[in-house]
Amino acid sequence: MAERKRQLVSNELTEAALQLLASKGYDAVTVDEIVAAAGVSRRTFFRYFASKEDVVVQFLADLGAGMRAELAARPGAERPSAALRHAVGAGLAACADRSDHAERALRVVRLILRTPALLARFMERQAGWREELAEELARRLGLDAGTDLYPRLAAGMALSAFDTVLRRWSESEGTEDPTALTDRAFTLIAPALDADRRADRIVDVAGAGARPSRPGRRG
Amino acid sequence: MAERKRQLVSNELTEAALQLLASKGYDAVTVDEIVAAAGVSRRTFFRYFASKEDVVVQFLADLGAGMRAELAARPGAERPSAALRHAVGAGLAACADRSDHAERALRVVRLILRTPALLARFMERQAGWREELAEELARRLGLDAGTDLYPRLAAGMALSAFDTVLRRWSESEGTEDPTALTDRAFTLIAPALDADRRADRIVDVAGAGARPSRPGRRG
DNA sequence: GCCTCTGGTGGCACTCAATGTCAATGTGCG
DNA sequence: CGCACATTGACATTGAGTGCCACCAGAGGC
Repeated sequence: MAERKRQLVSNELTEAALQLLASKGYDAVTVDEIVAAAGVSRRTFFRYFASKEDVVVQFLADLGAGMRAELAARPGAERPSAALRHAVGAGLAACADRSDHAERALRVVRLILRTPALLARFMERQAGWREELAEELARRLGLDAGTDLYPRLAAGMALSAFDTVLRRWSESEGTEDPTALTDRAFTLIAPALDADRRADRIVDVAGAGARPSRPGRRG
Repeated sequence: MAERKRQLVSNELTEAALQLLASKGYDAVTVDEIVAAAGVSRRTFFRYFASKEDVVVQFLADLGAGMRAELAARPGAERPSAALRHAVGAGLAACADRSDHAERALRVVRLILRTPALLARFMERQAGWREELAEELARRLGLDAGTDLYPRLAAGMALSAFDTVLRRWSESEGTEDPTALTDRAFTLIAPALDADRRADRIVDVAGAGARPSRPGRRG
């Protein structure tokens, strides 16, 4: 029940912060205003959030864990591009569905992308996600993340897709469909994700005459 | 000659800051210590650098501009993977050669990668580079960056390679050769950078004549 | 019912980053 | 020499973030 209390205060704080920040802009709002609106003390705010930036970015916090979990849940035989596409799709869906309406999430994303300090923290978090995804990918494929460049690169490509889709979705005011955008993005990067790292990749691509006889990828 | 003075002070400040930060850690050093070591006032510091983070990150500032310039200088007929590889290679070379010895740059990179606040700013800057590279790529290929996903994705992939190489270089204590790592990384992502979008690019990769064998898929 | 232990909270004081303002200083030029 | 211009240093101020301590619940033992 203390647990419920904590969750309640956290929600109250997040609510007040997002409302104020989205309407007045990041720099124009002080922590004092937020805590006044939420009805708690300044000191309590920093017990729930490590920084003023944190209260916004944590709104998208478990996206990384969600993507990794989704990736881990995909069947091992699935091609990397398909597994990563589902993982990224799950992350974006979790983002878009956040808190009742997607319109709310859209405002938060726009706020992040337009505020340098928030963008910095967001990108830092993405870097963390990349390491997680790379680790999971290495595990899936039986690779050594410390030797092979593929896991980090593949995770980086997947997150580039994530970021690109998120930006496009934000710029389009939520008009464009994230799922469709994700599919398009992964269609573009799939050739690199699925190409066999050990051998004749050039031949693979070059051999894409009519029907590419894609050699057995990593299983 | 006021110009010379400015450059002198800037160098003095950067020198003192890098020395202190690298040895004591980011949080353990205050701006007052830096300015005391540099022999200028606290206020002057913030006339040269927008923030305490800036003095470190700006050390790698023109990497982005350099990469874009290198990309713009590559022959237009060159495959995207090759052009981007040279651009990223130029950026990494500029980074490694920074200030006399590469050992100096290595310490700065390690400091950035190990300090969350610096990493955040560095990633933010990379996001800016991505937009620049995407813009230049779109111009090169005659694409609309607002419509086609390729420019941003390709730029993202290239910067993933950049980041991966930088991390590996840092982790290996400068042992591994950045150029070799870059080549390996771009071999992995090239299939996506050079693949389809325009039918004849595949043929280009194959190195054969101009026979668009695959129907151009429009994104 | 009383005591105690515990977890969350509020208030206070403090450090430090970052910005605005203004006087002082130095440099170039007529 | 005196005037214009840029740079600097010395406050003063705001606001983020942290440590510390007193306060106030509820849970459980006596």
